[in-house]
Amino acid sequence: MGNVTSLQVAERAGVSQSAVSRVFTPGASASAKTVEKVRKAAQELGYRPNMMARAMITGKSRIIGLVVAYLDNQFYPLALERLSNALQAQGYHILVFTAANSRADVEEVMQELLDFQVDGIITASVGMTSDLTARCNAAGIPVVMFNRGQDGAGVSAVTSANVAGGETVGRYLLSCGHRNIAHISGWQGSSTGRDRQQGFVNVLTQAGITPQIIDGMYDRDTAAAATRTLMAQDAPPDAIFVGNDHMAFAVMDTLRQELGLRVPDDVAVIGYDDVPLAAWAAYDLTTMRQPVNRMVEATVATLLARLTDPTAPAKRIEIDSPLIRRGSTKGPKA
Amino acid sequence: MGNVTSLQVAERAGVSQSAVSRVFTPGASASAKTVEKVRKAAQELGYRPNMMARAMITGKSRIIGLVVAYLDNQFYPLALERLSNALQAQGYHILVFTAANSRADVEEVMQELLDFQVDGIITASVGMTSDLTARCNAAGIPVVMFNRGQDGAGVSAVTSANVAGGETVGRYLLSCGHRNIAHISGWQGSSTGRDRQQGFVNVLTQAGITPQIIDGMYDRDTAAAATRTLMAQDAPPDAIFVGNDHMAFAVMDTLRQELGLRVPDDVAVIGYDDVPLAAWAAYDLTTMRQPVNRMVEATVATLLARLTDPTAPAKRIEIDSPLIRRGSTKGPKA
DNA sequence: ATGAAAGCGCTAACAA
DNA sequence: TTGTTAGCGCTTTCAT
Repeated sequence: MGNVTSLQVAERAGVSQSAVSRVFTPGASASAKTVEKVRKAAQELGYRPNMMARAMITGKSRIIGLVVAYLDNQFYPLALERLSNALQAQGYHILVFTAANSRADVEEVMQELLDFQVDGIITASVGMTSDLTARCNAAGIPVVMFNRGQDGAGVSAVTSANVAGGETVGRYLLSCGHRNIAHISGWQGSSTGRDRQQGFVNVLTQAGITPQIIDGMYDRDTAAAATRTLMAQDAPPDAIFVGNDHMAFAVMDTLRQELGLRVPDDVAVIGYDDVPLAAWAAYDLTTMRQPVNRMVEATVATLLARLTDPTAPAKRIEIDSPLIRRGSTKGPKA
Repeated sequence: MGNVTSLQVAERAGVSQSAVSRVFTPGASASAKTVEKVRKAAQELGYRPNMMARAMITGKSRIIGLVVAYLDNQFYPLALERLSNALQAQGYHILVFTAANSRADVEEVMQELLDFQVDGIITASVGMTSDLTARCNAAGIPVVMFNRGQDGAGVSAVTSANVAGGETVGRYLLSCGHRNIAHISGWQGSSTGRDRQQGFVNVLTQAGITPQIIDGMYDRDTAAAATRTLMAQDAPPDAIFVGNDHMAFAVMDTLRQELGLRVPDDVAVIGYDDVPLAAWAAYDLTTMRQPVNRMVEATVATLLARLTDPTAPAKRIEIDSPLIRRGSTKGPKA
């Protein structure tokens, strides 16, 4: 059991080895009689086709490589879970690679991924160099970036509409009456961080306001430090737009427990992602929702499309994100 | 690039195909001259050995299957990340399978895992049936259960010392002066849930106290409902031991925001796991720390040991867990 | 140390 | 529909 070959099944069933193969190959033809005999013999022997051998011939491993940087931001485990489920439903599985977000690290990991003959690659929160893109394209392996955009073509990317999202946040904060607004931005080395900031600044600039900006690097400690810096000023902001929820929680912790300020009375806070924790009573965070389910669907669909038809062009998909009004800002709640 | 074979490298280097194989096979011998020539040719062609082909021959895929139920409890993504890193350092990679914690689901997933010829399996927060254990053993594939114990032998299991942990919690709560204590337990279908409860009840019983117990099923909503039930009584508890942090956060949310009670002044709360969020100011949760790093190390070590030497016996490892005193209980802080 | 040859378990022409 | 025959890209005897 466990190491039964198709040949053994063939002998027991009294058919050829290829007959066995056909019975287990979707879309191959065999007579009802043969199928019956083979299934029976396979059952008795506990036979299951060897995926590795199949993969070597067909060139399809049914494995998708997932490159992910950090799992401490709740958004990514969630995405991973959904991604895994969606892919599993299609008969694919996820080989997980963790990589710090440095070029060298990503490069090495991608190479390993190619070694494993993965059918496709999803990168979550990780940037691609154009060299890497070229390598994957040359190898004929479709890549979809999840929650990161890319300027140069050749890679598919699924994000939410981050520029528009930043604009929404800007307009909302203005509508709440805030004029002294700060932004603890997402990492400026990431497209998401830059886009959100850009949309936000656009709107404020048009209102004649120049927000103070500090790069929070998607890091709790950095965001906490930024909060201290911001609030230690002569005219501290009365609203802070934080580049993602993960940092926003740190900002709220710092504001409330360390500085003794009230949210939203003294300072309003707004995040980005709408991870489950944002809805929990302890934070009740107003935030831009990134619809994980829809982003996952789009990611899987894009990947499968290119798997089915390798000539399908790389796509760039943006999912709209709604503002979720909660208790960390003063406006009307949703 | 990407589909270069060892034969092409051999031709370019002017050596045999097996020479190329030797150069890329750890522990094979080749002259410095050959190595030099082969490496050069491989470099120029962008050759990398095909892991699938190698796997088929050696019978070793260098892939470890990870079965995980839910990723919304912060403890598991963290474990996944560490596990992935540790395994990656040893040249192994993780194929992730998500499975609801039902027997049928786990069964199916395990079978798929075997199809992929994984070298070993780690199950996180998932139970094993003895039938499944037998199947994996028959296939010669070592299984290590992470954060779940198993009575019958044949599988390795790494947990923290949950019975002792429950006892520690019991003693601590008593030492804080609590006498009316409730327990929202971990799922009683899991060994961890049962063990923690058992240790806890042992200690309280010896002190002549019978705690009220409700199964929280490791679920936020269930835990919140349990909290309401508990506090709606005539003599509500002044301390609640919750089966894991994930539920404890829901308990605190319910207590503070919904019921308007203060923690720990009105009710003390203590959790289990010490996920990062437990240390954040918003919760500041007293909890039993499950040392993820040490548990991961033990898991990887156990797995590798059985991979190296298949005759190595299945091991049951318990890691001690310390009590982390924070603000959700009244005693002295750590 | 190296090359030739034999497979690993399977799928995919090709005949029959 | 079925069996026969080649391989997929590699590791591993076995000679040399």
